[in-house]
Amino acid sequence: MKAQSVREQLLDHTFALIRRRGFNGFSYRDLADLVGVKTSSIHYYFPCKEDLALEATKQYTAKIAEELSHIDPALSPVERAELYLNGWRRKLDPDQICMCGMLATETECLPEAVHAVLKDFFLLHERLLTGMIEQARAEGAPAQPIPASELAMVIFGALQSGLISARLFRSPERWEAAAQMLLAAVGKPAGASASAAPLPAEAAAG
Amino acid sequence: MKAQSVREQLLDHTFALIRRRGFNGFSYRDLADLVGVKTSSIHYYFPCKEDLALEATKQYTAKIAEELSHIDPALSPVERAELYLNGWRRKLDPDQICMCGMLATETECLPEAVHAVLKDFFLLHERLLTGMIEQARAEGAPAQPIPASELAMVIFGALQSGLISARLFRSPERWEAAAQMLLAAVGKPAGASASAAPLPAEAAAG
DNA sequence: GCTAACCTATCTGTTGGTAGATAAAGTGGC
DNA sequence: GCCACTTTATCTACCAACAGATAGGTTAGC
Repeated sequence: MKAQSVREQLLDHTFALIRRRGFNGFSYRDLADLVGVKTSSIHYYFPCKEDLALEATKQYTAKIAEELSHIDPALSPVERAELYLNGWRRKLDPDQICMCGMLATETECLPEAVHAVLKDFFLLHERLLTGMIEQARAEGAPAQPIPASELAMVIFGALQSGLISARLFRSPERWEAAAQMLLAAVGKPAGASASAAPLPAEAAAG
Repeated sequence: MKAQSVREQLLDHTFALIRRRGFNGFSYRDLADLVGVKTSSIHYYFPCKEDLALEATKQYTAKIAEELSHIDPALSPVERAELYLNGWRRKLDPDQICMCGMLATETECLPEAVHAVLKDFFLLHERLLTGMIEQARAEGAPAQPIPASELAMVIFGALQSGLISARLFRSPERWEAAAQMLLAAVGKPAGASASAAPLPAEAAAG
């Protein structure tokens, strides 16, 4: 249990605060109280609030990118989709949503530099999903009516929106529907348990 | 061109402010300046900011519900889907998203009364979409791998998220992907123009 | 003794909200 | 029809709390 530096604590609590209340929904005072320092100490690390937003977005995106990089491309699309969804499931918190999903709605209050990282975050997920879907189709998964890259956008959007509505409705129903959609798109046979039970490769149906 | 009452102007500008910057992103002062009154006049109509949020959410939802009620249930699913999407298309603004989509991300800062209206808004859309998809399937549209009500949730979530990312990316790409998904789900033949060209009924494919 | 990592103290502007004045418009009694 | 009263819709003038930000001091480790 390594002691976290103040800077790390500030960023971690910023993640949580943005995920809960958004960038406009917390103050340096809130953050200072959580970490147990004075607001001036936050200014020492992040001179202005936009600097904090940018650094938080960068680190959050890097953290997720690192997690996603552990999904072995040699696995079958179904296995990769299940690993991918398990990563999300950990974020299915009754009072938090995805930080980048939240910041994306606050675009108009954030500087261009943050926009750029947010776009990277979106593209990172969409590329991964597109790859899974394309491979599944090549291996004989049932055809979907729209191109793989568009389906990837739809599914990623539905997963993001699913987190938001899971909190509103206090039920993961909508997120789970999006997860099912992804599993179907990579050819997972219907009815199988949604949890991460690894399947033998080549599960595509005709 | 009937003169709008101050109260109506306050609500209209509140719509725009929330859609742009969110509930936490504007002040009574911003709103007062837009309408050309003093902040105390806003307090006369809406004693506290939560009252304003609640009334705005109610009116916004009622307005959309009224628009949706004009979609004739006697029309084919494809025609209804196209009318539905045209309503959304009018909201595809480069700096505004759906007000309820925005407020849903700010759940944690809003009172229960607002949550209830937001849920109604979601359910309103989902019910309409479920109806279209179910009817299309009954009429022979190609089967989708998940139940109609879940597909409706996915599509609605993707449309909402599509507005958010359309603003971030300055491109409607992601929203259009969700729209295509809906048209495919109601059996519209691929390749046809997406704009509101009315089609003869019974366009379902086998 | 220099520097990193805090602190205290303070600043200016903004926030949502309140109190009370005012002017105009309606309402009712006679 | 006129006067007294009430309601509506606005204003001016405040307030305490909070916002992000700054200046400059203290302390501890290298």
